[in-house]
This record gives sequence, structure tokens and C-alpha cells, in this order.
Amino acid sequence: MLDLIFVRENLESVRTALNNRNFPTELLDKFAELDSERRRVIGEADKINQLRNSSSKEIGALMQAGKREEAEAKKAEVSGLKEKQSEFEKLRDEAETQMKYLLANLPNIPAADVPVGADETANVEIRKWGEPKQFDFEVKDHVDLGESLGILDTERATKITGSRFAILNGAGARLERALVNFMLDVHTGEHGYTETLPPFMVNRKSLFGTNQLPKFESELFHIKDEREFALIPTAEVPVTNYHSEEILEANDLPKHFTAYTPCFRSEAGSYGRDTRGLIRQHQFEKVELVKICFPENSAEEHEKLTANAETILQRLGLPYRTVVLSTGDMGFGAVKTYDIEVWLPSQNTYREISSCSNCGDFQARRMNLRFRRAGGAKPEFAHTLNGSGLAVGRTWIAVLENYQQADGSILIPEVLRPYMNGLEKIG
RNA sequence: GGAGAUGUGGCUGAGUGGCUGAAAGCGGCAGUUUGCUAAAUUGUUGAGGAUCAAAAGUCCUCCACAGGUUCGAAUCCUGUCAUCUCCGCCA
Repeated sequence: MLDLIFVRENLESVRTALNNRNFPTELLDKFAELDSERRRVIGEADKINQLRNSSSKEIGALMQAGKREEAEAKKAEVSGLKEKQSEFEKLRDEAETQMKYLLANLPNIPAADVPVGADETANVEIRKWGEPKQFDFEVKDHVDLGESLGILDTERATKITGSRFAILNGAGARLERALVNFMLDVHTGEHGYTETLPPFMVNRKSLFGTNQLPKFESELFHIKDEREFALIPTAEVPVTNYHSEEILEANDLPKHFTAYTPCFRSEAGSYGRDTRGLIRQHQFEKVELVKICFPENSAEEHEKLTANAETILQRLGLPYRTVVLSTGDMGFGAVKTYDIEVWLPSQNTYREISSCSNCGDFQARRMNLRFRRAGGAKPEFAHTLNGSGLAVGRTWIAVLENYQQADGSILIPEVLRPYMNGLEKIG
């Protein structure tokens, strides 16, 4: 959420930012009018409240002085105020709600160094690691590999649940678990993150805090229950909200969390895409990285977080490239986003395996996450960052495809072998 | 699932209708004192919003949350949520 006063004072640069994001600006067109109306009705409501408060005090004084008749006269006078009061409070609440709706639906302002462009074609590759391996046989994709090895079963998952679900078996399930443990060990042991295991369901307030609501309701799986919980689409939701509604001490910052969770996405708008295999599932596993930090450090923390995610791919020996998303391709709440894309031989291309975003104070303002600098300073909004470190399902795919052998077996990357009971090869 | 209790500021904890944005203590901050540490002592110390060029000042809102009663509510009433205790059930 953008700051009200910031929008008021920078209306044109906000408009430019929306245009660069291919975002409609009609909400913004209503801003000035709504802003002055809001201030007007707040002023009116305050004035009435002030009159009521002072009159009530007078009544109290008169009662105490024993002047009953005067008090009764005053009472009659004040009771006439009630209607007017509730009328203006209603107007005020309405204006506040409308302003909040407007602000809640405006995306974040991209950082100055984000490439301006309409879509993903304007993304800029900033580095590349590893060389795609040349195979001297015809490569198979992860579905063919996994099913012939008996470690992947999509048909039965469809029977049990539905499309876009999968079952991993035997060494396949073990590989998934090995990847999770490997990632968590590196992030906690070497990168200084604190492991956390959050709830897999969250309330609507938390979803608002991390921008899933109000705009992305349809991408969530909602629990049919009067409590209105939803399954988490990413651990970013419960973990970033960890300190919502709090004022942290300066020496509490920065906070670095890593969390392994399943993620649930309805992906309502993507029925035609990636229908085969594990690329796009309604349920997938992810190891997430979340940081809460000082505003002045968030850009640097963003670089480090991205590097932390890349480390996993390097250790696994998986070729990847990192791109910075253009203004037209980046997410709603981000100031700047790096996507890490892993090489998939079967598709002969790089595919997203991690998305690392600096959200600035956008989420912190939504969830009222603040900190106080030493010396009793005014509370300020913290900055929040998040990134996948990594999407485990897609890493599983990348391992199968990049480490496949001519006979259809899978060589297990060295770093994973200790997590797989020393197993060197599947198949 | 059943029965009961409780929800006050960073923390502990007073406060059963008006002078309470809220006693007291702790913590924090600033000063004084002490050779240092520690201690003592004085003062100060919540958040959001409106007004204002800005600051100061003034005003409004907030005692879990949402409603209600009243001229007036932290205080009375209703609902929700959370926590605790006991019983049941379960991993």
C-alpha cells in the first residue's frame, strides 16, 4: 500500500508508474476528489464530536454542582446533536473506506533501476551461471523419466484429487525431501536464516498484508468454513506477517526467516499452460526466504537474498540465469524483482524457479509492521523482502532432466547424496 | 464438543458511568550525583488522524474487535475473536 500523503504529493509520478506497469489509472483519477472529500467530512465529524464532548463535560459539572434543571436543559440540547453526529460519522467512514480501497488497489512504485517495458520481453538478463549440458542422446522430460522410473504418478493423483496434482513415490519422494533438507540446511547453517514452520492456512487480514487480497482472491483455495481461512499460496504470507501489527526495536532488525511449506494455488487463469507434468501444480512445495529490514538496507538485502537462492542451484550444478523483471512483468507489491530461471533440457529453455522481490514498505504499511530507531524515535515502516529458495517441485524437475542418463536413470548430485542415504543413482 | 474465568499502554497492574489517554511500578529516554560498573535522584516517555507552508498549538479517534444503551463508557448490554482452567475426544 502506498502512503496517502505520498500519493497526494506525487500524483504524476504515481501515474507514470502505473502506466509503466500497464495498470489502469482510473482509480487515480478519483484520488484528488476523494482526498478532499475525506478531509472535509473528517473535519465536520471532529467538530461535532468536539461540541458533544465539551457539552457532556458541562453537564457533568452542572450535575455535580447540583444544578439539575440547567443540566437537563443542556441534555436536551445535546441529544439533538446525535443525528447529525451519526450522519457525519457515516460519511466519514465511507470516505475512509473508499480511500482505503483506492490505496489498497494501487500497485507499488518500481525502483528507478527497473527496466521500463510492457511485458516479459523487456526483462533483462543480468547474469548466467553454468553451461547447458550437451546430451548425446535424445533427452526425455521429467514426466517420461519419472513415470518410467516409477517415482512419479500423475494418473492416480488425478483419480484421488484432480488434475494438476501429482504423487511422488520411493526415491522420487525421497529426492523431494532431500532437496527440502538440503536447502534448509544451507540457508540456516550458512546464510544465517532462522527456520520457521508456520501455519498452512491464514486469515484474510494476513492475505491483505502480503497483497494477495483484495486483487488476487481467485488464485487462492478458500476453506469452506465461517472463519474464512485460505490455504497459503506461499510461505511469504504467514512468515512476512509474523511481526504484523508490531513495533520492533531497532536491534531486532534485520530478521531473516526461511520456511519450508506446501503452497496451494488455484491458478484460475492458467488452464492452458504447462498442462503436462509438475511445472504448474495446485499444490507444490517451496522453501521460502523472508527478510524484514531497515529501509536503507533493503536494496542490499535483496541482492544477498537473490544470491542465497542462486547458491542452491550452484551447489546442485544446475545451470541458470537471473533476470530483472521489467515494470510490465513484475508483481503487484514489488519495488524490484529478480527471477532466477533454471535450464530445462526438455524445453531447451530457462524456466522460473525462484522469484525474489524487494517490497519496500508496501507490505509493512498494509500489515502495520514498524520499528523504532534507538532513542525513542517515531515508529517507521520496515522493509520486507521475499524469495523462493527454491521452488522444490521445479528443482526436482531440473534435477531429473539435467542429470538424466542415456539409459533413463538419474544421477544424484553429490550434495544430495548424504540426504539420500548415499544413493548415487535412481534407476 | 461441554462448563467456567479472563482480555487495560513496551511489560506488570489499578481503575464499575463524568475531572481517566488512563494511578503505581518496571522498562526506555534526558539531566544531576558517583573514580568506573552498579546504585541513587529529578524530569520525561503510547499510536493514528484533522488543522497548519512548517513547527508550536488546538481538536478528533483508540483500554481485544464489532455493534448497542446514555447528554456522557475502559467501566453497563449483545455478538465475535483470543487466552487460561476443568471434563470429553484426539495426533
